[in-house]
Amino acid sequence: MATGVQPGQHTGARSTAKGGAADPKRARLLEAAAEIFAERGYYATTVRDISKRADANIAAVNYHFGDKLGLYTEVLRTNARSVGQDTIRPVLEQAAAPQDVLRKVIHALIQRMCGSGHASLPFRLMRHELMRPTPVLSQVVDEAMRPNYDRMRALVGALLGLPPDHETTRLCVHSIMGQVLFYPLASPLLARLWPQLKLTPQRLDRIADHIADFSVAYLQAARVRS
Amino acid sequence: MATGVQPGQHTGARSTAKGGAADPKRARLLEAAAEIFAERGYYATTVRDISKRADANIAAVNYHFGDKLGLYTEVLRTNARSVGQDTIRPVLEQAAAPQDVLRKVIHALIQRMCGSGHASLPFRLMRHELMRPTPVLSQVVDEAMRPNYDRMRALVGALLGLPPDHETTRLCVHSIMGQVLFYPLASPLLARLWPQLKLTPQRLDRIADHIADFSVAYLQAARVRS
Amino acid sequence: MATGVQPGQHTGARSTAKGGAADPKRARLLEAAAEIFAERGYYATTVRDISKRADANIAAVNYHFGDKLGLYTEVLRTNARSVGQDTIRPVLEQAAAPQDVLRKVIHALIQRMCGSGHASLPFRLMRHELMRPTPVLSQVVDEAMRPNYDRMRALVGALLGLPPDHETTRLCVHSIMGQVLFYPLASPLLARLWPQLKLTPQRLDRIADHIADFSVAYLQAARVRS
Amino acid sequence: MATGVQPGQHTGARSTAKGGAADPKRARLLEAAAEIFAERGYYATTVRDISKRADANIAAVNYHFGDKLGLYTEVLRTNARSVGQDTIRPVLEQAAAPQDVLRKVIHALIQRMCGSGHASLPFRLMRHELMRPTPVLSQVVDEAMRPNYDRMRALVGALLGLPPDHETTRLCVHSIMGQVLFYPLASPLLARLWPQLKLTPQRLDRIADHIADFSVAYLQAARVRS
DNA sequence: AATGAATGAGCCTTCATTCAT
DNA sequence: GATGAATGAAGGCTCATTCAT
Repeated sequence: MATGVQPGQHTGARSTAKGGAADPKRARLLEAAAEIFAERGYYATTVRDISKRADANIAAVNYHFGDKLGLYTEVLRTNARSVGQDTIRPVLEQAAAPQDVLRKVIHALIQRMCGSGHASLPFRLMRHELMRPTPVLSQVVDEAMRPNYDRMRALVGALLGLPPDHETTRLCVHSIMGQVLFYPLASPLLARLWPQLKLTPQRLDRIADHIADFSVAYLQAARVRS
Repeated sequence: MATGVQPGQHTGARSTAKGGAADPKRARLLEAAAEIFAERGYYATTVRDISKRADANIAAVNYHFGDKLGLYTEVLRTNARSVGQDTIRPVLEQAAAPQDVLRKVIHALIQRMCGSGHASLPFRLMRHELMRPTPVLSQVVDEAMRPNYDRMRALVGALLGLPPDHETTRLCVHSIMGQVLFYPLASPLLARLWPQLKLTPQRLDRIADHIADFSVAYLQAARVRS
Repeated sequence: MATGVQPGQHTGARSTAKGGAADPKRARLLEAAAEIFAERGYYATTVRDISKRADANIAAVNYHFGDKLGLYTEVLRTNARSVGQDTIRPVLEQAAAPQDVLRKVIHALIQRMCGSGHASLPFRLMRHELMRPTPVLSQVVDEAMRPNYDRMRALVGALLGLPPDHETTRLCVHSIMGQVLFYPLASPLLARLWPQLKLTPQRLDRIADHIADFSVAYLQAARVRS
Repeated sequence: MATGVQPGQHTGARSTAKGGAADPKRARLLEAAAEIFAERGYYATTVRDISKRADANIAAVNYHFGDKLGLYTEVLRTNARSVGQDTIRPVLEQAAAPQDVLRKVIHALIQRMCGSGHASLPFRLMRHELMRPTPVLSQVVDEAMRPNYDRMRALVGALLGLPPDHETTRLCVHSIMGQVLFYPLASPLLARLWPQLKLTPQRLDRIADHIADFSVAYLQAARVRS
């Protein structure tokens, strides 16, 4: 945010001021910024490139969002909310057998992360954030990620017959998430270690099923034992 | 690398010239560079900061390593070799029951990656490389990673009763690697989602055992079926 | 020119915006650049020195002209046009006896090149260009020099009674141009070999007349023979 | 010369110290420096490139010649003496009819300046000096150029029937020199304005003959008149 | 509400030079 | 006598930001 700039203190509240499609420049900036931030991350992105892609003046970013970090904050929070609440949460909250829910959430995550050739925009943003966190990460974790982490623990705990905050429950959630994250995160490695692999939708379904099978094998065995 | 610079092609063979602390500037540069590259990645690191931390002139990097990329190449390859050849490979090549080898390699990976409380320096270097690969990545994959990937496939294939290049073998290797990588990769998330977690050696052993148990559950069940 | 920079594509059409002294920084940069480029040539000139002389920030060059080469291009083309199209071409195209035209163009060239006591700014720019051509030279030759070279050949051809592209016609044009160019080109030598020489306007007229006499002697003799 | 460096105060006097082919490194440096200085001029040449081409250490130039300018001075003076005294002077001093001497010196100059594809090494050095004089130029003019300039004036004066320091004599010398210098100095222009031109030895002879004819036409006519 | 112009700090690299051996 | 190591200054350029309108 740097020094407190007078005009850059807008919030979403102003977006209804002039009726409907007001402030198209601001919207275009957000859209352009999301794409470039997703591609290169916060630090490697320049406001010049954003302005150019949005067909806006170089000073527009500072005018509308105060500074680069202000723009990034808006982009990241919007996108994180979108994926956390609109995509993952409904799957986790559907009424179905826990095992089916688990399988469906794995499919959803894999498709959302690696679908259509490359990871979805919100996921790419988060992937960068994971690598080199900005001051915005904590906010985003609280708003968009912890709720789903808790839901996952509840789900896996139900399958295990253990409470959601039991250490084993957590470790199992991590085992599942780690398997899923491996594909988008290690893709530059996979491209070199297994060049034949093409992440078609069918292949992604096959991968998701494998992860589900792999995980359920333990969850079932552990439940029996306990 | 840019234009081939005359000097900067040292191999360290000369390190006995003056008795002990020969070529300290070069070594200090490598050390400082490793730390800063690990923290910020190649692109966000400046040679000024490296020089400053090594207490060297800014032109020293150019003199000893040609340019920034030359220095980075040396740092990354050294670290990758250290992990891949010195730490992991001996574990994978020891004569023991496959299941024991698997468990031991998981322990070794976890300890090497998170040993000192947070992601280890070589791993943090690779994490940045995964996010935004440099021209050095391919080299490092060939030298330090593919051999161990192949050994892992052989090991897991033996446990599954499947050939090393069977799709299921590969997916299982990825499932294991994904679980391991989750902890260093998602550490900024974990720090926020499970703040109580302290990665003590004991805890890391517990985690490694969990990953081994989690994985063996599937590998055994799959073998019986086939 | 490097990457296409958004700004820096001004054409000066806007110079009436504020009444008179609009865009003074850009104009001052051009002026300062012309002088320093003329003195030291493209390669030995630094943008820092230009900025300093223009009392502008060092980034101003980049903003207004993209990069050093963009600024140089504008300087060189402007000056070349000024000489080639505004000064020499009208003389070559006037309706008069060929011999008179020849004498007048020699006078015009000498005055334009050495008028102010030493080699003129546009000529000094071209002198450096001759020594170590930049990518701009070809452009300038095509725009500002070839047309006049062709007109000279037509003129001399008419005097010789030979076609414009006859070898002898060309060699005669070169003989005339060489005599003219000698004074600005070899001025560092002349200053030492003939220190008494002061290039006053009268002296320049005397020199120009000599060159015309010297040249016409051959042209006339050759015409009779052919 | 910069600051007075102790070891760099060698002169040619030392070259006989150790017998015959002593100090080969120094000689190699001189040779390499001559080539690179001739190609790029003093300012654009780097001591690194010289050291590299001479297969010498980067500090060798400073050791042997004090600094870059010391090396350049030695190179330039040696070469200027060579061309002035060994090539041009004998032609100008031969016993023959003045007109024949003039023609021969024109041929010699043209061949030496443009022969074998590009100008001879000493001429290329001088050409750079002409464009952007260094502090060495005055020395070189006195030692190697003024004597021949004086001989040329004597020669042309004899043809004109005028004293050597008559203004017309000087202007005629300049007219001749200008025609000759045109080809090496304006070659980047010629390459664009007359691309078919190839400076073969035959073509150079043709050009030299033209320059001689062109000049003699005036010299003879002027003599008759006076 | 919005922008073209301008800024200062910082980037990587290369320069001629000097130091310690 | 000669060299590898090291240095400080400067090179062109790009950055996010701010100013004046």
